[in-house]
Amino acid sequence: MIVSTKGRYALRVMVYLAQRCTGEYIPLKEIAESENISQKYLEAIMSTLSKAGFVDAVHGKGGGYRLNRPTEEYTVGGILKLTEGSLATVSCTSQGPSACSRSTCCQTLPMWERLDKMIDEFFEGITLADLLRESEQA
Amino acid sequence: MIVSTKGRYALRVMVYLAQRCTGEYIPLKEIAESENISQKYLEAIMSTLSKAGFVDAVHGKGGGYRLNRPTEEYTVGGILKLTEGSLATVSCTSQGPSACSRSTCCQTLPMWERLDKMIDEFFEGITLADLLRESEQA
DNA sequence: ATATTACCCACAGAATTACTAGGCAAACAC
DNA sequence: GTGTTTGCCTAGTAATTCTGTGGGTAATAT
Repeated sequence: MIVSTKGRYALRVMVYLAQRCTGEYIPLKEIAESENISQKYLEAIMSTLSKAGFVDAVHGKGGGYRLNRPTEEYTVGGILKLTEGSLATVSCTSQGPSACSRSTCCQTLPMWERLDKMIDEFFEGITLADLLRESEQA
Repeated sequence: MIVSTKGRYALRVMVYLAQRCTGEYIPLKEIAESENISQKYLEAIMSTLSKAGFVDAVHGKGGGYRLNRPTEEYTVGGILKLTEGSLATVSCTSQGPSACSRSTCCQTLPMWERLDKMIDEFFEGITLADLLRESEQA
């Protein structure tokens, strides 16, 4: 498992916000109910997205969250790296380049690095706009 | 993290066995000490590899483990899928195709499936022989 | 018989995941 | 102002997974 609920929920919320992007703010309660996600759990995720400037947040009645850029400018990689912390496939590569003592002679390290790079490019190559398009086709 | 120590240790052990593939059996104790892996922990991993027929095992003095096929016939994917159980990147895809109730309308599911496929092909495309070659170059 | 090996079962501490509880702070309606 | 609606913050917690450990049994060679 490389992506936990945190990252998947974040992605679903961003898609949700993208779909009803009328300029209005959408309260967390509505998102949580529509997407069937624990309200309290979602709070922490939204807080992360908000602090990183991925969404605008407004308090009080009529408040909530909304996107602040066009959907093409959000990459799946950006959202996942923010909420998951890292997308490293093995602990060897997650703590900087040469955290492991075997790194200089490890026969498998180059493979993990190639994998990490491939996954990173995969996620960076997909935007929210792409995800929306995908659902229209169906 | 998609690959835990279990899978990484298994891979390192297989590389180790491949490198001193003289036909002789190599005892677990030697592997564990050389690779600096807990002997007891490695037992369980070797047992998995042995039961799946990836290695031959022989009891008693002069016994131990050895590969039973040419190194080109072992894929990294095979070794990892055996020891890790699954390489699914999200829980959505790990429990069969449509375990998630949202699967029919999920906008992100196709992406996860593409990712899983990409990773599977990556690992299936690398053999033990490839890993050995990689270390010779360095 | 003894030493050397693999094999098997159960347990355990640490870390991570997925939430939950409860209160505080800001914005708006009146 | 008061009250309601919203987001924000800190802490705790049950369940699960990870990374082992301990203790014994079975097979093989000398």
